[in-house]
Order: sequence, then C-alpha cells, then structure tokens
Amino acid sequence: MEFEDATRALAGLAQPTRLRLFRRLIAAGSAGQAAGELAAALGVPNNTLSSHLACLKNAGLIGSRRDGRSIIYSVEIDAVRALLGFLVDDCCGGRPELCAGLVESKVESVPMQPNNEQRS
Amino acid sequence: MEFEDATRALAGLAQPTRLRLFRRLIAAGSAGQAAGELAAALGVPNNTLSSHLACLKNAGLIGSRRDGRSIIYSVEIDAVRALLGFLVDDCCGGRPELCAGLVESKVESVPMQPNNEQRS
DNA sequence: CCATTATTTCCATTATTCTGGAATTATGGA
DNA sequence: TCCATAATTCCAGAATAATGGAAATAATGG
Repeated sequence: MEFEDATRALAGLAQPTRLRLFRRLIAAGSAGQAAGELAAALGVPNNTLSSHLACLKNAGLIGSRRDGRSIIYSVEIDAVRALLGFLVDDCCGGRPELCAGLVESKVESVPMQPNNEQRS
Repeated sequence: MEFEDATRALAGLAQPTRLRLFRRLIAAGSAGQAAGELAAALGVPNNTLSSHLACLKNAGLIGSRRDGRSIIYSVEIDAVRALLGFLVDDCCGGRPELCAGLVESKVESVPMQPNNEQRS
C-alpha cells in the first residue's frame, strides 16, 4: 500500500460517523448493508451518510453493488488488510517484537462465532 | 481503547506530514528525536511541526522528554499497539480468519535487524 | 408512463484543520 | 546578567471537511 493510499484510508476512518459506519459494515460482513438502512441505524440523514460512504469508497475501504432499488455497501477486506499491513510494516517493521502476538491473542480470545446479525 | 481515543489516534495519523513524522519516530525507536531535527528532516517550519507534534501527543501516540534545550519525542508504543488492537478487534473480531497471519507473516519476513539509524 | 422508493448530486453554510510570521518561554554557557 | 539556541504559543488567513435542504437520477411495480 502506498503512502498516499494509507493517508486516504486513515482519513476515511478518522471521523466518528465514518468509524461507526465502518464498524457496522465490518459486522455486516460480505452480505453488506443498504445505504438507507445504514443511515437509519446511525441516525444520520441520507445525504449526509451518502457523502461519508463516498469518502470510504474513495479510500477503497468499501465497495458497493446495486440490488434492485437499494445500493448495498460492504467492506473491501483486502483494503483493510492492506492498511493493517502498512501500519504493521511501519510500526513493527524494524522491531517485530513490538507487534508479534497482537493478532494471535485476539484471534484466540474470540470463539470463532458465526457472523451474528447486527441489532438496532 | 475507547472509540473516541481511536478516532483521535486515527486523525493523528491521517495527515501526510504527521504520518511521515510518525514513521520517522517509529524508526528512531525509544531513543526518539529532537523536535528541531524532525522539523529539519521533514522540511517543515519549526512551529508548524510543533503543532503536529502536539496533535500526535494529544492523541497519545507519542510522548516527550526534555534533554537540555531540546525536547525529544518518541513513540508511545503501547498506544500504537492499542490502536492496532482496536482495529483488529473491529476488523477481525467476528471473523478471525480475515486477519490471522497478517502480523506473523510480516514478522517472519524481517530478519530481526537491530535498530538501524535513519538517514535524512 | 406514472407514482413510489432508494440513493445520490448540487450547493451553501458552518465548522475544523493547516500553516507560518511574530512574540514568548526555557535552557545553558560566558 | 546577557546572549544564543530550542521549542512553543498566539494568532489570523487560507484551505479543507462536514452537514443537510432541495433537486436530480435510477429502479420497480402498476
């Protein structure tokens, strides 16, 4: 991942509404969720949320597909992985001991539950 | 790490000058680097860089100590780990398979070299 | 076609961030 | 004390981002 892409991705996540949006989309998994549902769930006007969706999409962190009248957004997991990889490279590249064990410990602490439906 | 802290940390990194600054401080390790040196290295006026340093410090990502006339900044590695942990929780919490192996593969690809001095 | 639903684009307003000149604070040495 | 050095704070202008009303676009079902 290039420096500029990383900046854009970080800027995408560096705003409360968008970070909430991103978390919700992560929870939704590859099934994704419609723009309108997302706006209602987050309590944000449709057009406002639309601009946030565009920002995340421009950053490459999410993608969209049309389904009838709705547009379904979902996380581009490869881009998320690339961002994490960029941070890990920069953060731990010369000092692996600092980040080793971080992801593993998280993985073990989660009992591999299936994709639970989001509420609210 | 709380949601608000994560937002602040992400916002800290979501700006080109600050991301470059952060990368340089990561490279500098616990020895850190003086504010003036950092400003010169990045080609940014002292006062401009000072405000960026304050932003990263406010986000908890870096700390400072005085050494004579200089103020030495260095990364708060625990905060960086916490941010990565937050992202991993959100990104992979319900789907561990997505991020498992990310950090490990990076660690293996780096031959555990000692903290090499950064050049310009 | 027409009405309805879902979403986006346009645009103006407000808010926030970035930047750097000038003044200020802190330290160490003569 | 006085000077030079290192860094920060103050401040204001410029640039960028966030917000939401109103209009425009897109798809579906009659």
